[in-house]
Amino acid sequence: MPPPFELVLGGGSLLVQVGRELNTETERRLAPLGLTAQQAALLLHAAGGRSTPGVLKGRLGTDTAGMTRLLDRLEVKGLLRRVRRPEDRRSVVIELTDEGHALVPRLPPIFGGVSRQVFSGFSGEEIEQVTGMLRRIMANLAEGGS
Amino acid sequence: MPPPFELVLGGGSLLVQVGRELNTETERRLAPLGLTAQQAALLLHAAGGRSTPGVLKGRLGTDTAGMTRLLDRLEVKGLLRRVRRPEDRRSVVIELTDEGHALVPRLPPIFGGVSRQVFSGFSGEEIEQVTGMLRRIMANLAEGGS
DNA sequence: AGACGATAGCTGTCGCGACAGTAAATGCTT
DNA sequence: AAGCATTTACTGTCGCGACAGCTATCGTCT
Repeated sequence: MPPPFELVLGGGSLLVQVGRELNTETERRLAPLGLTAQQAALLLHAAGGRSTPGVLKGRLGTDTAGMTRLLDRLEVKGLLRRVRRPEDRRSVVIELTDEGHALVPRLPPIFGGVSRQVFSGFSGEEIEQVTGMLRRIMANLAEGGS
Repeated sequence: MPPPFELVLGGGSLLVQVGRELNTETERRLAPLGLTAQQAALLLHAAGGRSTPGVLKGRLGTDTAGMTRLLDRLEVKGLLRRVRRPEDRRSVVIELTDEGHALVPRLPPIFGGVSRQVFSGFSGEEIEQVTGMLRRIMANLAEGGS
């Protein structure tokens, strides 16, 4: 099979670049709120309550180091609190402050707007196609082969 | 139309995550050479000769700030040289050193290997489909609308 | 009970992206 | 020819990802 080469050329990779552009566009829209994309995503995921860094790190696709520092920044901003838990003192529960909760309802419209922009001109069927293929690529990457 | 929401949820975005994973996998394979994905891509693009930071930054999808520092790191490693140009003393030409050139032939097999992994199980037609859709998304992002 | 491995979270380091601001050289315009 | 906008590259700052350690706590196992 012919190696479809340019798609993967390091930073030149279309996939990598699209991912970065999407992130940047999201951050431009979030800028008025003083949030980055990761920060906004964390607030959304943690709004339900009872989340821990360990759980959140999976959802945001980062590692424990990244989570720690993401939580640091949001805690400094006064948007959340880390509550040590008596039953297991290794672990921590994330609780949004009132200011944190106040931001949450403003996020879905922003993410929705980005979504509309990204898929402008796509049919519902096409959206499902890309999504499916991206999942397959993700699985291929997770498996590690050659 | 229903907002296809989760695809775009900040760092949780499938697209963003796939891009990051792809980059990471590439870097794992490049690690034995002591190169990052961006560094390898730059070497490949600059190997032809007569490239300037301004041209390269477009190909790598970064900005002038990122380019300057990427070149700094590669220059420190002794893989390239910045040559100021007499006809236009603002501008600079990038020349690979012998060590830089020595690495170049080893890069295509690595990028090819990543490519094979990423598209494992994809037909040629499917690869064209994703590529086309990614280009459309890229264009949507470039246009800025809402 | 005491040792030992596993788990949860934290710190250090490096490379990178985005944004903003700077300096030098060039070219254009009047 | 003098002034001014543009271009090219560089620097500062911040947030983030990945990798490699580290500590404290917990559970288990003998």
